[in-house]
Amino acid sequence: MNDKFLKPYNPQETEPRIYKEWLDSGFFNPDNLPERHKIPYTIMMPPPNVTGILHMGHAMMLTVEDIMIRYQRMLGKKTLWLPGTDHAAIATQARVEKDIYKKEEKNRYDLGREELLKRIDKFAKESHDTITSQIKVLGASCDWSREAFTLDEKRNLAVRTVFKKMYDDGLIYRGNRIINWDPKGQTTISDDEIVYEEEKTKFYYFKYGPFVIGTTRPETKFGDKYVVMHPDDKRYSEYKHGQKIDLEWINGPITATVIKDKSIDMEFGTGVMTITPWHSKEDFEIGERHNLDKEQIIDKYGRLLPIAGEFSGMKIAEARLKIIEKLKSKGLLEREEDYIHNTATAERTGGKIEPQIMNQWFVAVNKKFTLPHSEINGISSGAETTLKEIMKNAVEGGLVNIIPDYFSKTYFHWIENLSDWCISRQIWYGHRIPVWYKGEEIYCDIEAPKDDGYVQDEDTLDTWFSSALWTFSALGWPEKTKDLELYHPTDVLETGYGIIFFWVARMIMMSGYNLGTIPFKNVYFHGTVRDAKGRIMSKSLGNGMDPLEVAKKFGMDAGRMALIVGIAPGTDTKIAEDKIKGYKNFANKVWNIARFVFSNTEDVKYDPTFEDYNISDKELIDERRAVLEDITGEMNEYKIYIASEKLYHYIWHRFADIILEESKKIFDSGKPEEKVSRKQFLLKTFDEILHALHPFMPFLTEEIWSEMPIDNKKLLMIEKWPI
RNA sequence: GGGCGAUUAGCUCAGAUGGUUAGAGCGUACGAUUCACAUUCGUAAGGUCACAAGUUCGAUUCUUGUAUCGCCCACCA
Repeated sequence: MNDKFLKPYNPQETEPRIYKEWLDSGFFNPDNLPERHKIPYTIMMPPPNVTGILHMGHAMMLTVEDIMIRYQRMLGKKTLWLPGTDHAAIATQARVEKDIYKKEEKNRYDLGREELLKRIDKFAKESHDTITSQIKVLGASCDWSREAFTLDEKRNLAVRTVFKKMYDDGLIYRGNRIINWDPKGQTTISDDEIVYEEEKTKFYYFKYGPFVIGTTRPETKFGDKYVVMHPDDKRYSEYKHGQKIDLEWINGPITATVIKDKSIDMEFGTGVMTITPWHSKEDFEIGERHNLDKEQIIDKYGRLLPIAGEFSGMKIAEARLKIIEKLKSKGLLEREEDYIHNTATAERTGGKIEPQIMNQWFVAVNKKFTLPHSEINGISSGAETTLKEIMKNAVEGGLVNIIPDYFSKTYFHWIENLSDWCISRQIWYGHRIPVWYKGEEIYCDIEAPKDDGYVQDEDTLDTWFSSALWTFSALGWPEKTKDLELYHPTDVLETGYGIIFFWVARMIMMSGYNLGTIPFKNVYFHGTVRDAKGRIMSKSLGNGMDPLEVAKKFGMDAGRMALIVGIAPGTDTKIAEDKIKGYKNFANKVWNIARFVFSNTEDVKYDPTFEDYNISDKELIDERRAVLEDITGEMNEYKIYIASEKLYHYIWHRFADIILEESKKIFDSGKPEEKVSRKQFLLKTFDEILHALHPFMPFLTEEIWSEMPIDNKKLLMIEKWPI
């Protein structure tokens, strides 16, 4: 027995050494796996954003995926786990801009596009290096030779190719539509990037000719020359649709037009409202229905335009108070009430969203097009379909299996309410839109036009556009690569349920559209990792836990176990140091089992094919097989949270507590045959335990197994799973 | 406002396609031990499985409703 077993297990020394052995072996790359590994099994790593460092949520994700991959590798699959990072356009740019402003008090316009991009690239590179080294500490057995970045050249080609194809199919279009404008970030954002915050404000009632209208936003009311009510509202039946009414308003007399529209809620306020189609989605839609004029009131910096007369140039907050004052002095303010409502803010910058009508690029989700090749249920090759239908059918037909199942309900609910996706962003870091203009002419192609005089669109694409291509772009598409043929569709997408819409749905959409296939067969949602008090870990709370610290203090194997045992998919979990410490003790327990087994079996030669067991050992073998079969079943159903717990229990409370204790008596006073039988049994059982435990605690098991008295052995990571 | 989920031992959570004593980890109490164990082992206490009604021979598990909590979505001016 190696003397190192006389000391407690030392993960800090072991883990980096073992990771290097794995890397040197080349077995993370499926091309280098032995002959028996034939059937492909693929996981694309959800690329972490290059905005900083990994947190415990990433650690959980990587652990779950590593367990799946290691398990499948041991089963004999040709396993590819492809790592990468995400440029995360708006998040990264916002982060770097903030840093620059703090240090130099300069904004992006002071620096200019080129200089800002240079600085972001540098930051992204550093962040990437930190992240990849963290992934290695976690023990991730991913194929570094295939690493990809969502903003590298190959991925950029994929993005341009898709854009061009969708443009030609009429699925990407440019239009003046109402979008979410973030005055702080100076960009549009998609509906999904909005977070609602509760706001206490005032609800004002103003006299508007013969009506009383309610509003929370007096500063938008300058252009309001339409007064809208429900056609069935008896209180206002004397007013006819299209009727003109002269009335006194903020800056003098105006002529208002009566509009009857069924979208009006008769119960709310006075049942009458004026509309501002340029700055409200609902008003915009009413305006579209009745073909009404639209006027811009607020500019993109949140200041009032000349239409506001004496209030022109003022910021919203300032103007609001002054306008109320004026209306009050004119006797037009009837009353005001306290009001609580949700206000839209930008997820990344916290800016207050100001709806605006702008010329932007959109993906049409309800537009029909012909899908030349389809493997998706309910859509035949060459049939007409829509992007929405692709998303719906892929899951409805059971091609994409969502774990846990109840998230498919959330998914369908979202799809039903889905509208076109605004993909253009007025930021500089990201994939530039492959469209060029010359006068009125618009040119869209993969490459820039050769003729002079074309100017490229200034905007970049929503970061999720490139993420949506990830399963196939990272395998080399649009090139027809061997990898693409072999590894797509992938087997599992493992990610947080928080990005089901942002990412999961859009991957299904893009894979369906571009390849006619699903991007993955299973979606496994992990929950959110929270602190011991159930709070989300965040920088501002200072309650974050650094995976590197965990590795240093307890060993990563212990950290991994703490992140998966007993944690059902889709369920949030609280993690405290006590739990990790428990699995550190477990690692040491396994280490000591090794010490006991090895030191008590030195006088026999381990024979894995030994069969001459006595009756009681045979019974134990049956039991062992039953346990391992049970665990295998759970693993095949992606129930790693149960499999790991059962294994833990068998190792500690069955094998160590009962079987080893009993063995002491046998070694002390048993018959010679009994001793041999038991020694072979212990070696064989421990051997299988190390195999089964390997996906969960890879470092520890690899280290111990290297001391197993077996001839010509390689690495545990490519050994056969015991069942 | 719409949707989804949760409510099981002091704490954190599993679980049962309905059927004898409902589980784990941590914690607690008592005892043993340095004989593989930066310890570990044994024993014990502790639960009308949120509440109510229904289906059933039988429900904590299925159905409906109620309450509380959480999450997601949403244009009520």
